Amino acid sequence: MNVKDLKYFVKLQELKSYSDTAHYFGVSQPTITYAVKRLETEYQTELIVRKSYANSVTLTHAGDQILAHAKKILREDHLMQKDLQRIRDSRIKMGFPPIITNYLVPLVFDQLRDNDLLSRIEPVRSGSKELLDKLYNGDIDIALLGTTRIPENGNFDFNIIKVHNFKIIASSERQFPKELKIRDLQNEDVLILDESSVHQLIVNNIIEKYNVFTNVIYQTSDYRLLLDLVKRNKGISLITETALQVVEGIQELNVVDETFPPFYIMLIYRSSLKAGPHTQKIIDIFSEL
Amino acid sequence: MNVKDLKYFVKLQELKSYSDTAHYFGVSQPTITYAVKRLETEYQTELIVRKSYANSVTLTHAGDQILAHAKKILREDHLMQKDLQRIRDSRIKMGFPPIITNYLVPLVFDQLRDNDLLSRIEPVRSGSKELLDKLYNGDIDIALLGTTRIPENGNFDFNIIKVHNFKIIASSERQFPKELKIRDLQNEDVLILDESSVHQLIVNNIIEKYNVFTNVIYQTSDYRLLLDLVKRNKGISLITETALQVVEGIQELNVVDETFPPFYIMLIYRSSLKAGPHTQKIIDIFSEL
DNA sequence: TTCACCTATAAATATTTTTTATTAATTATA
DNA sequence: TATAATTAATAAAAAATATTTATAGGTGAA
Repeated sequence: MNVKDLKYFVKLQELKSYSDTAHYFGVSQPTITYAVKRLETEYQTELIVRKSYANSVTLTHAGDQILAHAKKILREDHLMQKDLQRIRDSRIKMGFPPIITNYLVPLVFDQLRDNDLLSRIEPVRSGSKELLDKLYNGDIDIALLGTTRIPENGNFDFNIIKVHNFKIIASSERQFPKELKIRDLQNEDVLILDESSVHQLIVNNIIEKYNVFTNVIYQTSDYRLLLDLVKRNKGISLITETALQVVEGIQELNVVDETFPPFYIMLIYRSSLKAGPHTQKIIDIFSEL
Repeated sequence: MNVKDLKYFVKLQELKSYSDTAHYFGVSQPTITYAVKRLETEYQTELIVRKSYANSVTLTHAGDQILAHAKKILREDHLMQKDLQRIRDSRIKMGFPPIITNYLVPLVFDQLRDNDLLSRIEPVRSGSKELLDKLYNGDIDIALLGTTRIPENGNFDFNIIKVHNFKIIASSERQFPKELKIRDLQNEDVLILDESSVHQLIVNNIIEKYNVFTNVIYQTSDYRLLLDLVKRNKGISLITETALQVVEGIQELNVVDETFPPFYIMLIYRSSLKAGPHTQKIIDIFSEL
């Protein structure tokens, strides 16, 4: 069975036209007809309901089932191509989300340099969500990732490097009681990281749960800008302690009536990844932290 | 790219011999050589390290990566064949684990009969673990399943039908205090269901945690026999309430210092399953419980 | 009804895969 | 250590498979 036939079939189902599908692949129209026929012969079932004719490519139950499997096979085929292209070019594409990167990279810099890995890594800087997409699509080999939910869908393997906590922060200029409750912050202006990060999700949870944090006055994807604004007392914010390593002029508020989910800092990769020696070394270095 | 080449390649890696692989598939030896060459040409990399020669088929990193993807593709291909064979023969193979079956089937029997589904279902009776394997391997379409852990690996979809609890049971002949602790049962003889079920896992957990239930004197896979033995005061046991629907002569013990995980009764199927009308009706009937 | 457009089929052609036959390399063994 | 047996690679031929060209026949729109 040829993967090409599955490609034809999936596209045919999408375009609902033999001619268009043929044109899409730059082949003649009967090629598509025969490809479907081959599949039908191989599986001894009709895959397409042949009724009126024009632009009415409807799948049978069997066709529908083939389609589902075909898409999975084509995805795997696509991943294989991507992986092999990078192996061929001896490139290692690695995802670096901003906060985590600034926290972790100083800790492993020397080791990466001494093992001659710095030059081998092609960094892809992006938010955790986009990186997870890129990883899923085979666009990168491996990524650092910050998340509150451990991925459990079988597509990924990961090594948890650190478990951090979320903190509510405010400018040091402000005075707050030693212990306070979420509701005490009801009227504060709030600054948050934008949708590409998990932070917003957590802020959204808190907003839903306590009906507070309602006046989000500014969103940014730049956490350093966010910290600077908090420092200048433009508002309070919620952020991982990961981001607070060497920051002056900011205080952590001691909120006693709410616990936030843990923030997992992990190295994540497709479970089908076969790490080469360099990739393996990178994994080892980060995992030893 | 032809799936056949991947089959050759995976087998070659397994047998470490071109000739044996060729013999395995009933083709001539150069067929295998050329298949590997095709893959190497397609991916522009060496896949096999050609050193000394005889019986030393070692994969390169690229070969190793291809192997991982190839296995996934072949698995999907296999599932596709299995699924289509059953669609062709309009067979619906459904897994029925004993306890759950005896609890659920009476509740849906009339509906299944009235929708002419009883005759269409080919039942496969087995323990939950085996059924999950069979499901994974494409040997059945769908299964009833009792489990304490919700499957989260992306291979399966499921509908939770009921959530039951585990009970410690003893013969009605015995006298127990209204409330008791696990340790009070330290010296009791214990009867358990065997490894094909989740029950043993839970019993094992309790044994580990409390260092009790040590004298398991008998194991069986037949829960009715187990209940009968408990009734005849041969020992105590741990079992889902699912199994206790119409049982006389058995009491539930009120253990206050331990809570057991919930017992999920679900209908489970591969996420790639495209249900035909009959399968869909079955899913609907069970899901409405 | 005619025209434009679509899919199916047949036959020819092109491409790909497999085989046969052979070579060169390596191990086993006598 | 020579020789036989076994292994994988290659070349050329054959077989099998996929694609194209040409065409027919069916359908909906004008």
